[in-house]
Amino acid sequence: MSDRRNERATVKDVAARAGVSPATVSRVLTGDYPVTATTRGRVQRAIRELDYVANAQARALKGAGTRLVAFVMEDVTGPSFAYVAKGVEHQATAHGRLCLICTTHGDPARELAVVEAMREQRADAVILVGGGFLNDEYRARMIQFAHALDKAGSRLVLCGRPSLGDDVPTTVVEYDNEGGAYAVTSHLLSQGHRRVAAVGLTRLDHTTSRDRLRGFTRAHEEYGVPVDETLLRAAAFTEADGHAATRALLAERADVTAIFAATDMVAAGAYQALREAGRRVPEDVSVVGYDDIPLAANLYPPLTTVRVPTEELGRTAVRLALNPAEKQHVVLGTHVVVRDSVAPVVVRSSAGNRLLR
Amino acid sequence: MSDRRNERATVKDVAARAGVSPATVSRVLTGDYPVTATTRGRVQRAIRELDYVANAQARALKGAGTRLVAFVMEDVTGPSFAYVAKGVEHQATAHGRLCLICTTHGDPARELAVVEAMREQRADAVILVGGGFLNDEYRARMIQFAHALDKAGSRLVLCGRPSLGDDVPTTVVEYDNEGGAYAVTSHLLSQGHRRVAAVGLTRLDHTTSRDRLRGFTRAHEEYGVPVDETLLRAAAFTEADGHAATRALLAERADVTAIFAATDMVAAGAYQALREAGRRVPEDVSVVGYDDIPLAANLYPPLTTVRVPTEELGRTAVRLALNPAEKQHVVLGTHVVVRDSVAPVVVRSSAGNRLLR
DNA sequence: AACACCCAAGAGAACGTTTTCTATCGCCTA
DNA sequence: TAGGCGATAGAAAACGTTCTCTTGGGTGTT
Repeated sequence: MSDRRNERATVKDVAARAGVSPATVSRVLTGDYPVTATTRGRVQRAIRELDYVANAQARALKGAGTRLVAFVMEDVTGPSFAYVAKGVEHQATAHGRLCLICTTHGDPARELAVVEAMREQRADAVILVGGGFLNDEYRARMIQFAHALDKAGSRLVLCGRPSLGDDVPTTVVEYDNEGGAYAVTSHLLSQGHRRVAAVGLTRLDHTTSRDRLRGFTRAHEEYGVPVDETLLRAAAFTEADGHAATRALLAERADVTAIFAATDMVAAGAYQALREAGRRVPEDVSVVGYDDIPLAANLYPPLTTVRVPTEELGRTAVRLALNPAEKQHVVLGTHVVVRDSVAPVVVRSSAGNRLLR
Repeated sequence: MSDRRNERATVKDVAARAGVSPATVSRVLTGDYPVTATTRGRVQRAIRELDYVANAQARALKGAGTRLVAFVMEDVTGPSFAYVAKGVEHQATAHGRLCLICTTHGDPARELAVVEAMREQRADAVILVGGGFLNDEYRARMIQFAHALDKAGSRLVLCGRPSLGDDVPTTVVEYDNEGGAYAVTSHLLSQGHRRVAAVGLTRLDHTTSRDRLRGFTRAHEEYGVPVDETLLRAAAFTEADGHAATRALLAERADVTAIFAATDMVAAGAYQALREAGRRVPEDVSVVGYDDIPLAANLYPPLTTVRVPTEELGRTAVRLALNPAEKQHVVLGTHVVVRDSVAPVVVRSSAGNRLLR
């Protein structure tokens, strides 16, 4: 192993070696000031010889230097976060920013720590990604964060969740959560389904869950189909929960013909439960998901789901936060991706299978 | 929208308000020096009243302040990167470091830019994650990066790829790539398979591909089964390529009984091609993958694959890089995860199906 | 040939901390 | 009671840049 404790050359050293002043070295470095070709050459040679590398901290202190964009979420391994991260990272580097990544695990103490750290770092944007909670305490905390960051010159960006109110200094980039749920539920209803279960949409304290349920309900209203409360099953947004909830559902209500899974992961669990119960998708039960994560296309049968423009969400978040002139609240569209997990409903009679409607 | 251009309070402001010197404020902040309770109280009140937040850049300039760990890969959306990232992020925050994320897209220019940026930032560790290329030019570049970072006081960490040589100042955290491939291939051979295709292992210029092929070959040698070159099919590590390569394979060699996919994503593509060809998994063709990404368990049938300890890879990378006293080269273990995609080979005869061996 | 002008380079302050060095006060001990 | 010492606080330097201000010298104009 080599030394690691290495005296790094400074502008002063370079200047001494090149026989010029530190100011000239700085000017060669930034290139925003005329310097004679010969002087520039001498300086550049000295830089090369000393393997000089600028100190970003010192630069930042003077107001120049690379700025930061922070990407904050509960857990890095959420299936769609990688795509938001990709959008954030691309846009951030396009703007010459470095991209920090922080996780909170939903722990308020860590959230606070992250926000404080970002205030100290003077991050340009702090992008909170994923749905938010709906209780007052959480909301108050977020509003406080927004103001705290604003005062420190940073911008809080809500990415994938609704606004906290017009008077809160935030940038909001959400997607049409309710609309997607409406569309995909309508898709099911249009295929004749009348007993549609919703798995994982009972968490009314969470924006994602709430908005998807709203779309689910609105579609039912529009079709004049009453929502059967007993078909609303609780489940966290995980495969395991989707599996368990669907199994329980099938045991109690063998008559469901379609399942709206709150997320594609939940849908994956539902697939599993259906398989175990010997019910085919989509012949016996249709299934739809939400998010359109890569997994969706790889399930068998490929899952009909709602596409969320994750990467664009990330890109937009950075772009808006860095361009205060732009409108600071946008809603990106969602759309149904039709694959093979939905079929028209059939009703089994003693005379055999017959298409309904 | 609010102002965003905000005069931030400095230690000097806090000191003035509290009626003390800047030095005292600093001491209250860091807490490493005795300060009277009453003075401390006054300072803390001033801090609160002014909503003072320290300037991380200025701190860093003085040698104190938060340090950085950088996480560098070609593309954020690689399916296992999120887990490595999780490990890196956890360990980094455990050590009080912030975590930068950078992508290169395999572009040498961007690689260089990232390394330069990290040198300027004086990142403690620069973690290169994913397999590496085997051509001389790439290798030389990496060696140069290692030395450049070393000279700037940063540590280059190779995460998931072999060492560049003992004289190169790097930390290496790899996993037993060859051993996993050997084990899973042996698993197939032990089930009687004798015509095993390898999809995606022809890239001999890539460490991941090369090492997995080595394990594949070694298992064949051990079983006395010659490797049939025509069963080695080229494919990038993507589902699309896995799909195309498998389709071509099946068209030419209908007699394969098992497929070793270079990665789980490739296996997903293989599943698709097999389904299209009307071949069942595992009854007609057994399939194994590599990586054990979450998708693997959700494929149907669930995929037998090789578990790579991704999260631990990330954790270890940070831990070693930050503790120079530890051994700077570790190889983490891999193991086969048996699911339902492998069955004993059967040979179809005119008399019907009969178990071979 | 004299003057104004512009271009290149240097001197030095400034950024916001931390930290060393110094000073003051009160208290303990001889 | 004097001298020394520990505890607390302040003054000022330092970290490595950038940037403003200043200066010197060469060139063009009349």
